[in-house]
Amino acid sequence: MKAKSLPSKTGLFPALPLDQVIVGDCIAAIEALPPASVDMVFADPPYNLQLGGDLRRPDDSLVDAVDDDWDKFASFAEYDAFTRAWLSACRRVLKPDGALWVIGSYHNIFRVGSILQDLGFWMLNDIVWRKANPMPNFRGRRFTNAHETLIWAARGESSKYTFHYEALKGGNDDLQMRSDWYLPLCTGDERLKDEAGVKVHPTQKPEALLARVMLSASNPGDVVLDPFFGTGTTGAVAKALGRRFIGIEREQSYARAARARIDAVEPLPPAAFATAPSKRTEPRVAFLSLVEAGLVKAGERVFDVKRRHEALIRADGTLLLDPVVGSIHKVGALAQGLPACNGWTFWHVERDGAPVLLDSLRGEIRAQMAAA
Amino acid sequence: MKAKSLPSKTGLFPALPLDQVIVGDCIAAIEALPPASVDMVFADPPYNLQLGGDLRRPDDSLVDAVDDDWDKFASFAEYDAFTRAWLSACRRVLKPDGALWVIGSYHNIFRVGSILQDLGFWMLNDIVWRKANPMPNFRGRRFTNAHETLIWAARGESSKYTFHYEALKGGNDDLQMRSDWYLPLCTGDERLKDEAGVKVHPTQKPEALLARVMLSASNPGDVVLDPFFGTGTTGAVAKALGRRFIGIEREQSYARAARARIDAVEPLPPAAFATAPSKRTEPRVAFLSLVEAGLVKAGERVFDVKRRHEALIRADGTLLLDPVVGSIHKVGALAQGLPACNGWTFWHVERDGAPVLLDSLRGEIRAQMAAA
DNA sequence: GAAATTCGTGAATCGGACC
DNA sequence: AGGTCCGATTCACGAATTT
Repeated sequence: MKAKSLPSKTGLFPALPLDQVIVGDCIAAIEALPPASVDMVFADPPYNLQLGGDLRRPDDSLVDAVDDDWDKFASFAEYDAFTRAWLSACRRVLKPDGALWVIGSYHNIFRVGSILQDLGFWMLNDIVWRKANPMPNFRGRRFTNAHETLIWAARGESSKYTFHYEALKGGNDDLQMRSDWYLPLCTGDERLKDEAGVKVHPTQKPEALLARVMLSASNPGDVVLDPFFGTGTTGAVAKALGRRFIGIEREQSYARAARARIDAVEPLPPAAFATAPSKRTEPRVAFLSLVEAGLVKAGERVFDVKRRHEALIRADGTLLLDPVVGSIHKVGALAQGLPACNGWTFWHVERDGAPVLLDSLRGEIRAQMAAA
Repeated sequence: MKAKSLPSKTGLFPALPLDQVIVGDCIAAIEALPPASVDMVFADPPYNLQLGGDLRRPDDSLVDAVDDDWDKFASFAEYDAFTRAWLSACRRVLKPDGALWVIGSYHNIFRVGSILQDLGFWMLNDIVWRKANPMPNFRGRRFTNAHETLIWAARGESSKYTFHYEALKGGNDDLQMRSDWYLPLCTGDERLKDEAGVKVHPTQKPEALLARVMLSASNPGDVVLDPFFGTGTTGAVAKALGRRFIGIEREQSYARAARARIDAVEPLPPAAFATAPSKRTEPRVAFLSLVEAGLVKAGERVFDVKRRHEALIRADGTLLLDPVVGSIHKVGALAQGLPACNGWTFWHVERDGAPVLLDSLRGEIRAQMAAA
């Protein structure tokens, strides 16, 4: 990695430590940087998860939770003070036309978003990272927590921020890029592991996510500051895409792993690194979607091709075959006394006096989704 | 529509105005309700949009933006004070095990989320409503704003909130429902229009969204309060799904439209929305009952699916795995060296040469109980 | 060697009835 | 209010292992 520093103009601040990882407290480190010197901030701050006891999977294995010291805060007030401090520091070093990205979950993102508005940042979008493979909800007590939220905000209301509209559109089948992004978690070879095969950092982000951020909202040569550098995904992607980075990380071990990782990155010609395409599998359709779309009605009856079996459609997308309630598949299997059944190709509804297979109604929903 | 009021117990508050639309300021109206009287709140508050000038499409037509007086706030502080007031009022009237849903966009949802955390609400999920057909970003200066965010929060950390996990899973191809929901906007016949064909309300929400909320997190007969009733989507869906509602709306014209709309709603047949029995709600059966009913015999042997472990049934409904005596769960856990075990789904008995799970024998007992 | 099966794991605020 | 114990609960993907 080529380390380079820009000369300081005033002498009050040291030169800009480009393409380097600074080990230390992020607030102090940012305050040591000259004002208006950075084009973009990408921040992945602690989420303040507030976990209770252990969580076990149905197979009784233990979930490896984020219980690191750096994610412990005594109260919302303490977390807010911390958030205000690093966001203020970032705002000072941002150029007038610069912008900030921050990622979080429902535990912290509302605090971060409010404070950033209070500080004068101008919100441009909130972006939803839809996870292709999220961890399930093992106890069945909530919806699967299948996304995280990013906020994209300009330094101020009048900032002339960077946005590569045409590039994003071209990488998205000539459709405008939406605010919901579907990307897999960071796994496999991309996930940093130590000699023992243990993950180096509990929350390493996928490079595709950072790449989409930088490609859409920064220019080659831009300086990207990451105050919570971790194992350096921001640095690795910045180097690959011809951006400069400044990384700040409190933990020596993370910083060391980040440096080694970034050294191994081979820069790409930006044209070669198009926006990561989202996986093109046929979208799964919930039977509930057919109810919601009005293609079938709650209270209506479904039946098999020989009209030997019949069931009632319920408003929640289950079927009732008295007294059993279950999915189209489960109830189809039950009706036939079989261990399994594909409800899409078993059940029909009546349309204009003729039976119509659920599967063909599913096709209509898929056509709508493809058009969107 | 049948309007009904529950009698007030104390006389301090008037009776609960069920299935009615109250015209007036929402905070005053909520404060007139008795405490701990409502099962769920659904709120679609003003978004504080902060639009600048007019917005025009590429063909120079004017976008009909939200510029109503009710969405005007002088500052974040004023919006926060308003938000704190209505959220506090809602929290007072929520039952201890009640929950609140609120929907918003990046303009306001971070303020709302922070404040509800500050007030003691306990966040359960943030839900992303992915719009099938969002309005494009005409200027091409940002990502298409293709989603809105809902927050689902219990009244407090220890609230025993309602969640119909199995129903949602059944309507979703037997997979857990995720936190990202894909639904179309409210358009077509569902969108209320006046005689001139102009939409009555600028932000009418789709009924499918409300239906999914109520089906997942309320029970038939529950009371749902909507402090920003608008044209009454909450009321229409509540009536269809056998819930009760209390609507509060400031604008007489919206309230009038809502009443007419709800009057025209035909409730679904109860079987289409009745809460399906889940394992958690089914009556508890003692293993001793199986012995007493003769479904298993004292002295008979139970074994696991791979016949690696075996134990003896005792007349008192315990198992003997020499030298230990204990419940089917304890002995199952002990046999496997695990901290816990569900004996119902672990142990089998032999019937006609084939292994039969205790859980299926329990099903027979339950069927007998239901028939009796 | 190819295909099928098993195993490991990811930012998680993940009971409740009864005594 | 606190302790005890019943018994309900997982999806996608990649890697490793077996057939």
